[in-house]
Amino acid sequence: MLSKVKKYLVEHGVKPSIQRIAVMNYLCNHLTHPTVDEIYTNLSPNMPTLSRTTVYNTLRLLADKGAILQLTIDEKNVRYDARTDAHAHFICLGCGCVHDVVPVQLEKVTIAKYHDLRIVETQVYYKGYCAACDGRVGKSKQIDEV
Amino acid sequence: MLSKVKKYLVEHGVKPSIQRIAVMNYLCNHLTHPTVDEIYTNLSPNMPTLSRTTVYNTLRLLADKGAILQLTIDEKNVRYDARTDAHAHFICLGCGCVHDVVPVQLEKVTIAKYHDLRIVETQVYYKGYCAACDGRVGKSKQIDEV
DNA sequence: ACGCAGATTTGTAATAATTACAAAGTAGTA
DNA sequence: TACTACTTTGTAATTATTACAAATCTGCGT
Repeated sequence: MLSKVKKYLVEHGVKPSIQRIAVMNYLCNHLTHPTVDEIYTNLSPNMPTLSRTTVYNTLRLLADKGAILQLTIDEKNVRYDARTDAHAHFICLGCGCVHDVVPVQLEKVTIAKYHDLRIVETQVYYKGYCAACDGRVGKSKQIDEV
Repeated sequence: MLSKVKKYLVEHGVKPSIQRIAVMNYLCNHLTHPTVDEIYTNLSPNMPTLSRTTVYNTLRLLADKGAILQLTIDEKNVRYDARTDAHAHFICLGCGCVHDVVPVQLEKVTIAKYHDLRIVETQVYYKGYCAACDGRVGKSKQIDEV
């Protein structure tokens, strides 16, 4: 099954080294928008020689080649996503978890066209509280059922 | 004219100290989405005792109270915006400048409603190249006139 | 199989943004 | 004036990320 990942890398102009395959594979199997540290920490046991720097380098390369998305939704750490199709993200201000969400008519945003700006990428970020945290914090549920 | 700023702070539940007024005022007069460092560096000469920590504290407080927006569009630094009405942002991958843009039908995105998520804030970020950088990099202009 | 050239990985050291924290200062009030 | 609570300040610590050079690997021609 790694051959699929390998192929995916090649298709995006990335030479498929062991490390790159491992990182890409990890992202494919964990669509939880992991941070650099999460990725490194989880791969490390099975790849003792893996360097944190390599993970940084690889993620940057993959993002540059369009093989993955780089999310800056979290003020603390950059997060990465193997899903590259049009979708938005939600981050919980309570627990920090990040979820995929499909905003109503994302196309309407994506197609936006501007004067002198050449737009390469569009990100839609929602911030708030997930069900678990909303309950815990005790804040009243959103009322507007629109 | 600082009394306006003062009033604005009070309205947002922020006790208007000299430092807070200065930071808020700076943001109002510089809608260029400055970083913490920019703000500190520019206020410092006129307020020699101002501490960088105070700027950090103040910006966090103002953002928490909803008096300003915190932008995570720039992977490097958090940026701040005194404009709190619905609008999106563009960052140039060449020079790093950040512009306000009004995306087509932002309401369509903002109104989005989700299952178990209580959404508090919505951010739309565009990344690409501004006119100056696009020319300089020599990349071909976007073709799709839609 | 051998050795070379270029790319990749590694580890450490440096940089930069942000936070923790405790001391000093300030404002309002009894 | 004295007290209390809040704010500011400065330094030290923490954390994410980058720079960089040495080590390693890969593919290729011989």
